[in-house]
Amino acid sequence: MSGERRRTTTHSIEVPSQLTAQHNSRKRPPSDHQDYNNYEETCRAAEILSSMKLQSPHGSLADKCSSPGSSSSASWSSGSASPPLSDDGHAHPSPHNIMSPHDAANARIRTTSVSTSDEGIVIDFKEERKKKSKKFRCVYRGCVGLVADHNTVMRHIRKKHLGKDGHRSADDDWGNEEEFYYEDADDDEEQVKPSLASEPTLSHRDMARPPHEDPEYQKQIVGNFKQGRAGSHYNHLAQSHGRTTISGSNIPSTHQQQLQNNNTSCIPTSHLAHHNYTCPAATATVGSYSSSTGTGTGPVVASASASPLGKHARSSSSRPNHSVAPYPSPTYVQQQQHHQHTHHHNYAGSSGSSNSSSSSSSPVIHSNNSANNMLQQLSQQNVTVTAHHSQQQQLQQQQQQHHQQQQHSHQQQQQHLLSSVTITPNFHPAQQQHHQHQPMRGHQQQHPHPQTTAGNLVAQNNSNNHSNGSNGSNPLQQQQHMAQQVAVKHTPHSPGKRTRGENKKCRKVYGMEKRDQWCTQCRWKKACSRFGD
DNA sequence: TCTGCCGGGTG
DNA sequence: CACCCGGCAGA
Ligand SMILES: [Zn+2]
Repeated sequence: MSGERRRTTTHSIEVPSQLTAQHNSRKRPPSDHQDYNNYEETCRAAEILSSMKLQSPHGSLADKCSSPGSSSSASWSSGSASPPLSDDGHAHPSPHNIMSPHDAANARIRTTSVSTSDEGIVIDFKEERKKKSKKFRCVYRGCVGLVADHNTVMRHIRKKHLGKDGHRSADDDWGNEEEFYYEDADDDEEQVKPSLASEPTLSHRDMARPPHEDPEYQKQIVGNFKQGRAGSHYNHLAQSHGRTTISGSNIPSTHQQQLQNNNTSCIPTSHLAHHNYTCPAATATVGSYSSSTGTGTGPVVASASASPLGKHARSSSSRPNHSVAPYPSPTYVQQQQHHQHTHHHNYAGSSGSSNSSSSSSSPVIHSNNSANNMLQQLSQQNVTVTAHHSQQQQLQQQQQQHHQQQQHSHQQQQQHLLSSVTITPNFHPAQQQHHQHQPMRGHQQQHPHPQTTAGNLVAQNNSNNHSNGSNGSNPLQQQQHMAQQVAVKHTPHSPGKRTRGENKKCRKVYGMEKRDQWCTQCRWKKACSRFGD
């Protein structure tokens, strides 16, 4: 009876690894919804900023956001190629990536991209000029007043457009404010209008972008999304970044550095997903991330990464050392199949038709679900991540966020496209069939988090133990562990046995009928090697 | 009840 | 070893 079973599977180990590799290769396209979100946020920022700085009740930048047709905003949303965020140009020595002529022009003024703060400079510039020139024109909407005196313009603007009477002098803000609305008449007229629109926009873009990378900010934002509000943060950001400018640039530089770092090394994928770094050096990133958070656990990731995961030292060694390789959770494999293959390039359409508010709100809602998920995962990650886990999770997340983004626009096509689904090399036949008749898929998403917790904990324990139990995990546990020497993964309360796996194992995935598709271990009633946890 | 898998058995 | 399976714990 022994030889009778032809082993179709044999190299169950290869499965995960291959899968992994695959993901790596295809996990690339991060730019996607990024720019979409970006657009949204930019608008947000613009709104707020305009209300903050200009403090004028009249629409300015904000207006542009709502009309997809208008120049700057439109180009981002549909362009997708060079959204402010993804181009991250200003983080590098050669910032001029895909700048529009407009940008380039402004770049000139900005001198160094690194120190962002341009506003001040620009304004100063203008100011000087103004004082020299003889005529000033009020460029406020619809107003074409031409005055010969600087003060006059100021007053004019203050009164007529800002609704102020000139007494308010003490406030700097006001002083600056008027400057937005008048221009040197002798000077180039063209500069007049653009200055109103693009200048602030640009600077905001500078400010608006980096926050993405700021972990704290991210957290906040995600959190806020849960509550349905996202904009408020920009206040802080805008403020802290915006005003500093003139000559100081100290404060922002700090931020920027940080941000730039992130920007450079990793490619976060959306405000919801930015946690989800695409960079190869995931560990490093995570580390820094968590360190900034204050949890001391970041480092663990790195150290734990390689060896100590011998947790499977499990007597029978039923589970090979693929510990490092992320197990493909059948769950997410399925999901992937659905979404990833289903759509892909479509998202462009979504942005195209995205009509400011209407579309912007829907994605938010969508994200709520997955955002929740990711949030949880992330928070856990922060605290407990272990190398291989983190990897896995990352993948998952990525996947998730991918559909999340795609979902909203594709739900419709999804169905009929489903038939054309291609699957990952290793699993095709079985999975295709299975995922179709499997009752769970949508609500599956909730699984990962409780399970993950367990998994993480365990993993961490192991790593700690192996590495001398530095952080002072229960001596009790250590002893037990040592005594048993069987590194069976033991949850704090179930020493003997490994906790229930988080993924569905071969058995469940393929079902009894397709038993020959199971991984060997599963067939032998051992710990699954394909969908390990 | 079903799943996942330990522990033990057989060739 | 490779393979199988009884039986238990957890879901
Ligand atoms: Zn298996």
